Amino acid sequence: MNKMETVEEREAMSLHQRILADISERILSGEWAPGHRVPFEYELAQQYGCSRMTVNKALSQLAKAGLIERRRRSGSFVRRPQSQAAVLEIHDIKVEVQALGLPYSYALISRQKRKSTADDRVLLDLKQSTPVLDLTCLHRAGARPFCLEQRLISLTAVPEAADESFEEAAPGPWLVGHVPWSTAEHRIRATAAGEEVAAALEIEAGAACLAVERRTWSADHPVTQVRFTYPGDSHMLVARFTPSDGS
Amino acid sequence: MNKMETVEEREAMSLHQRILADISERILSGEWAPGHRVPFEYELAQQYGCSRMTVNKALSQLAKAGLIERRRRSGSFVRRPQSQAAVLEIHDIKVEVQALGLPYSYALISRQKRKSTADDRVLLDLKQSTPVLDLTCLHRAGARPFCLEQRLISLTAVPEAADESFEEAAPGPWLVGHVPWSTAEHRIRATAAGEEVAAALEIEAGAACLAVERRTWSADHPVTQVRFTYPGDSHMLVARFTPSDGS
DNA sequence: CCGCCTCTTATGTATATACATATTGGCGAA
DNA sequence: TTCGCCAATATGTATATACATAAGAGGCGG
Repeated sequence: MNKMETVEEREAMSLHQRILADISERILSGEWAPGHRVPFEYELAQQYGCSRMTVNKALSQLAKAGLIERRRRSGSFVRRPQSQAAVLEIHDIKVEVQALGLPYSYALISRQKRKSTADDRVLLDLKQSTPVLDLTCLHRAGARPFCLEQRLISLTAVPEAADESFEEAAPGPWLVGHVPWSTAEHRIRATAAGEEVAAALEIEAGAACLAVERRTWSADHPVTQVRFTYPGDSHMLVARFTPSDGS
Repeated sequence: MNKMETVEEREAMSLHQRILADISERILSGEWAPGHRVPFEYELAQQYGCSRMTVNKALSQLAKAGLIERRRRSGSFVRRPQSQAAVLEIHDIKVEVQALGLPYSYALISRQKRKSTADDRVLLDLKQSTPVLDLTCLHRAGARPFCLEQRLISLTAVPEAADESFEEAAPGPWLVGHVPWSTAEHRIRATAAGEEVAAALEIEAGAACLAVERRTWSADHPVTQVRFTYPGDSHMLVARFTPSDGS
């Protein structure tokens, strides 16, 4: 959406960035079609009046971003647009609500400590039966329910969670501060609100809801599984992606 | 999910990769908490017995991946886990259906060429009234409707599209092959099926559906806007993210 | 005590150089 | 003709070096 317009801007950029921008632009504009061979490193070095190392770093970065493919002995080639990927940011709900200019409030609906059931083990990716904490919470924007949170926390991975009441603080931010996470998996789908969910969200049973489920692992151990249910059209996930942003 | 287990694997890695893996691991394991100062470049260089350049490249990469923050004169610091971002891959529908082991079929429901209306201009991010192509298509998995595609294509950006009937080939793959794209924006939400959508998808009006909208630009010019509607629970978007994969 | 200047320090960027490594194309022997 | 080996080539990785730049630390004068 933003391009280098003025000569000044281009001159202000480092050579590295300039090479990167030039080449991405040619690829994205279609001037260099998929399959086209990008000039060799030494050619570009000559062209830009810089060393091969500088060009190498820029091209390596483009390769990492997926715009080009590098083949030893043959050169670098423009790749065809890959499987469309988008960076989806999932924010803290409090921040999300406040960004809408609405007052945020949080309430704990239920809290239960128990040995994991068979269902729990599937959701949390557990192998044995271990203690878990089962929480249900409601996030409000102003007076209206904004999102229902149904969460399981593995007490094996996070024993400190057993001592937290979660009556004041939402488990999400608390966990982020207490457990480093290494992998997260998201599932996003539409569901019809069940009786309980509908009651909590103050909508009609059967209404369309957006469900976002997240599972988190830390160093190969399952930490938590959570399902956020947003009522109907009220919520939307937005993702924006520019391949050259790989920079 | 996968870690370097054996000494052999570590030895096989380049120094660059090894430094990267070592530091990410310490951060992700929590050994270096948010706010912790990573050793200075020259210290790490000494520690690994390599030059500062090599360390510099590794640290720069970690900074780009968002794991650390670099401050001149002060050093590099571990950042707190950021807004959780996930790489969401949106595949070709044909591939998606076939991955489920179901026969895929495609049908064009309507095709209309017209001057863009006010609505079209909002959807497509157009400034003036220009010709657009309005398509509605149905993707089937076996006998059942899988996904309804409602698409606008800017004929200013893609004049060749006017000559395509889109009766055999779906517009998505065709566009990918004909237009390089530079930016895409996705919106994902749950909606209740309207009359027309319900009829096309052979579901009841008001049923919960997952709607994925995508807008695509090429070099600042809007190319296409598309809305995919998936019936109810039948579909799910999955995203997986490991921060150290920023490498 | 505050504001300004300078010095120090750690990172940012770029260079020339060297050697490793994968791949292609050609040459020669079976 | 085909297989196998070698040499040429483009990229991959690392080094030592140099200078730029931003920002904190400390000193100095008003």
